[in-house]
Amino acid sequence: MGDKGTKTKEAIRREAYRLFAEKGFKAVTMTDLCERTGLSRGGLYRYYAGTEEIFSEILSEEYVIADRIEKREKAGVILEDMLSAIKSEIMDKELSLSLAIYEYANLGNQDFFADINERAKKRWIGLLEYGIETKEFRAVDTEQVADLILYYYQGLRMWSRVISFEESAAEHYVNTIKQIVLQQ
Amino acid sequence: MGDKGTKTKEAIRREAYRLFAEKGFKAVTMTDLCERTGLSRGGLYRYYAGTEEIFSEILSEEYVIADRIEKREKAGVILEDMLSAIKSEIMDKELSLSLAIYEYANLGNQDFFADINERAKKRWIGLLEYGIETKEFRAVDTEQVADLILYYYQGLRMWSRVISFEESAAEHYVNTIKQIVLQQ
DNA sequence: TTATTATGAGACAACAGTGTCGCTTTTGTC
DNA sequence: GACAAAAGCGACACTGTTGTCTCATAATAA
Repeated sequence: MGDKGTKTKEAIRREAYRLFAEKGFKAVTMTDLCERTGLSRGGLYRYYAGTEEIFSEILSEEYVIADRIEKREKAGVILEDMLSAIKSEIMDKELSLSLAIYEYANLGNQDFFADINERAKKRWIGLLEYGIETKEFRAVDTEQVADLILYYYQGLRMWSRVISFEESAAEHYVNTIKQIVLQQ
Repeated sequence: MGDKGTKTKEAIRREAYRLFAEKGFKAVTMTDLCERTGLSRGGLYRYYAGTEEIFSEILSEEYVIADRIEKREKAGVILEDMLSAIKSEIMDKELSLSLAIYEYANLGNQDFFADINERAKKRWIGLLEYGIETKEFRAVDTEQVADLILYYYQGLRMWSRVISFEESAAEHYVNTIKQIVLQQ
């Protein structure tokens, strides 16, 4: 594939991302994508064999996970960073793939997400343990708190498509976690 | 519609419920329903004009909400009841419409769910205020805790389709809320 | 029993979406 | 400029789904 081809492929993924974010997985058709990209069927199919292929490629771009916790920093600082990143994710509802992801998972791709989830959980547990060790955090049940952080986030993410959030929902999320974790 | 018709209609809804729970909203076709119910197209269309109609009827059956809090009981008792009900809901993943609901909402029916959510939130806030008043609960930020209870639940519900939960996830949910709300 | 209404079957046309194929145009290289 | 490879077009056949319509059968009331 030449230079032009690579750019076209990127453009396809970009448009596809927006479509999936907007409509979910099942509702997006190759024909939709043709319209959005301005390509013909023949042109589009030259790059991707179908929506599943595109979506799975978008996912692997999306989930390049940094598993390792940088232990040179203080746990409290890392927590702040992660929470503020999460907060802005919650607020920009434009680009959330959440609905598409659940549909896609329900089509028989559970394992991928079970894995993602598992790793995210481990990462949080690691951070919590580290913070407890350095006495920055309270001696909470790390698994329990990790569950809270992850699933509460997922719920928020889903509902942000249904309800137009006030900023407060994201605030509440961050506050709840801080209040549970941090020493007062 | 005669007696037989009423029964058939119920049977259709029952099968449809299972299909929606299993496959989400978009993935269910009238043809699927024909197979499941054993009815022909003509027979099925005599009762329902399409999947949207069936789904919206199922929803209105599902969400008959009891908004009122029974103030004669202690808040702590009500909380226990509600949490244990939620816990069993989380565990029986068979019958969860969650995925279908998000798809359906995304098709332009946000308002219905925004309303449901609003009322559920009010109900929780009411309960929390009552408990705080009677000194059974700590003086938490009621809106913040209501958000936690609702969205954390939604997240769990969604992921229960992706991950086969150990009971612990539901336990963590209940424990987190109790620890935040109840006086130690 | 007979007439009437409710229930159900299955054929049908229309449509939306798919994936492919042969052809044209564009791009880049010698 | 000539040529090959890459990129793109749009028609096509096919499949799955929809909603309707006519006819058959079952239930029920006179």
